Amino acid sequence: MFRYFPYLCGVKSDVQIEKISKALSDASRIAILQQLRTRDCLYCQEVYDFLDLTQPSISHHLKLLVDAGLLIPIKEGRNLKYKLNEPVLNDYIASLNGLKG
Amino acid sequence: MFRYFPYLCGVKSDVQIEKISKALSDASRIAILQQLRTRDCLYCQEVYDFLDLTQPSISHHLKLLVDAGLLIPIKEGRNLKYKLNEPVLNDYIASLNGLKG
DNA sequence: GTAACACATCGAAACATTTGAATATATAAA
DNA sequence: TTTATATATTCAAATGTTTCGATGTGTTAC
Repeated sequence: MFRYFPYLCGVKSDVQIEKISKALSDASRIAILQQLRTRDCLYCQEVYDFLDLTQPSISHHLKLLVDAGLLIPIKEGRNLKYKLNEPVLNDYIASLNGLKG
Repeated sequence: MFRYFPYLCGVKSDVQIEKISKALSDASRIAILQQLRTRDCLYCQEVYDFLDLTQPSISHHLKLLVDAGLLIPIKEGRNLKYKLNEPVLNDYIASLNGLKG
């Protein structure tokens, strides 16, 4: 599909690649995603345990991941948990595969 | 393999993901890679045609892509051409797939 | 209600990235 | 060997990102 509409690929797709790449270009945020590799969901609180950052910083990183679409936030009372948004990650991977012509 | 050595995965791999993601997190650099989607190699000179940037800026972006391992520079006399480094892109894609647990 | 907890937002400092003018280097052409 | 061309490097300005203290908002517990 990308093959036949390279102009579309070069517009919508680039924005996605850029935004998601930016979300992935930080060690703390990758660490968050790594945690979700073995767990189905991750509580905001738990992130404090493995990231040596203050609460506002962690909130900031989680926001970037959510804004990029990589994480789905789920509110549970006054807590917040996150799930990996696999379709978005898959789309990103597909876009990267599209770079291979 | 990542499954059984998550600590390794969380060290070497993260650095790669971070560096390559950073290289991919800019519209100009994605545009460069997009050009290579339909062409086997791309001359440095040609980048001036589709990027509205000065020569030093383009040189800077190409350097980041080469440093990340995504582009292979090939010197031809006083010209320079670039090829996509598919194995590196594939490794990056594999790391991302590894995030899916 | 009010106190405690979880998370978000604001504002500012520190740091990193992007950009281009000026200049340097390296190669080819004359 | 001088001259022109292609790319790299340096430096500084502009911009963007990361971080944290302080504070705000929303939710549960008492």
